[in-house]
Amino acid sequence: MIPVLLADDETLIRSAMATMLGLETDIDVVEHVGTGDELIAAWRRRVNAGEPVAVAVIDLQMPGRDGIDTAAELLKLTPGAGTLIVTSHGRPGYLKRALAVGVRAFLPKTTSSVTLADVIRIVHGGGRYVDPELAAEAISAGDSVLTAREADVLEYAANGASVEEIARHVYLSPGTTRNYLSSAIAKLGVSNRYEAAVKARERGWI
Amino acid sequence: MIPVLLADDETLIRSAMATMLGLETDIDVVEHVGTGDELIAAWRRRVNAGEPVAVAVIDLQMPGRDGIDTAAELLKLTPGAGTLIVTSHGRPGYLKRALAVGVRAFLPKTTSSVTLADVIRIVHGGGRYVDPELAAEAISAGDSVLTAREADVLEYAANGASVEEIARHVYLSPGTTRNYLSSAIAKLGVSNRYEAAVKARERGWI
DNA sequence: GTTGCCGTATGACTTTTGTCATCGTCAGCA
DNA sequence: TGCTGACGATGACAAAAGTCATACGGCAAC
Repeated sequence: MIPVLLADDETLIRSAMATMLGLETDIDVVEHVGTGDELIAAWRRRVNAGEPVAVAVIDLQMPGRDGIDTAAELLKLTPGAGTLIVTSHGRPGYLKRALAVGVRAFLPKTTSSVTLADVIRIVHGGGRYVDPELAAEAISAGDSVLTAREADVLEYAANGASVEEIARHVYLSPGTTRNYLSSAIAKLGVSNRYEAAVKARERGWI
Repeated sequence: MIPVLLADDETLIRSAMATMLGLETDIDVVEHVGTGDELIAAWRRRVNAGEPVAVAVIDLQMPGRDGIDTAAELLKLTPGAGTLIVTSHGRPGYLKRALAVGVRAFLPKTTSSVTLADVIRIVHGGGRYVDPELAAEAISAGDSVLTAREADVLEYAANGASVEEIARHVYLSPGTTRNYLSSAIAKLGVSNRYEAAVKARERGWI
């Protein structure tokens, strides 16, 4: 039996997934929780109790600590832990971030339940799996053309902040902030920062 | 047995929900599909075959035809049909739109599976159900303070369009467009159109 | 060890936004 | 009948955003 932990804030989906995975003969959903913090607590508790969990299935979007953060924390606790991220929003940037922290599998929620069970088995066996379509997208989106600072300022610009506000947040002079915004706009081939923010977000660069 | 149809583009969730609802003794998930169009086709087919479906559980966010649109179509086919919308994004505007077209229940995906089954029974019995928290939000958000035109221009502004572009889209002079933007900004108590668009969208006004 | 890029900053300049006053038409309503 | 408010437009002005040239220190690559 593969002991599995489940984290998803959407109760409906979480318990539905638990029910469904419970039908697999070799998978045992030992617990399911609604936040990243709860997942970490449960994982730690089970490790301490001498009955460690093999695979954590984590939703990407959760209130508070997000899925990738949560996975990173688990991997700090237990290097090489089996972590699997599922998500509704298959943006390339997320995939990249997830792989960077050591997540072993990344699936959109549009995959079938058969695949999910299979991937849990792969992860349990020490393997990795990335949804092929997402992988293709991530590769075609390419690396960010934005510098770190440009991405920083764009992040704040996305919510409609003024130059002054952005400048305060990132501890820059307003003039410098405007330069970064300007160069991000030029690099992305758009005509204002809001379009730039939208485009950068699509590509997973902010 | 209550015959139920399920529509959700996220296969994982859809089949998980189907599995779970299948465990209820009085609920029978006769079919589950991934788009609004498929749902309508399935509904129509079953009506014609003389074995109509009692309740359609529809995800709000689907590619192509969205959940509310789909429900509206079903209700045109079968006035009084039992329709139930589930969603990840519990925005008041959606709830309002859904109730306006005649949807009988509206649930966030954070509700428990027990509640879902119960609500299916309520809808089957001819009743209505709205998640209390969502209802409270919808009431507190109140009606839109924006005029039709203000909402129009804000819609385009949200994607980062310039005044000229917006003006072209809505067939207005640039000056008039700016006036509408300005008054929307004032009404929403923010300082630029992007913030205004964000706020209006939160409230479900655009 | 020079070249090039990033990060940071300033100043000057143009364009775009946002605000306001004012005007006219038209529909609904007291 | 006259008031009100939405719709549409113009012009003027102020503020914000975007562009460009320029400068200097640091750091990595060649």
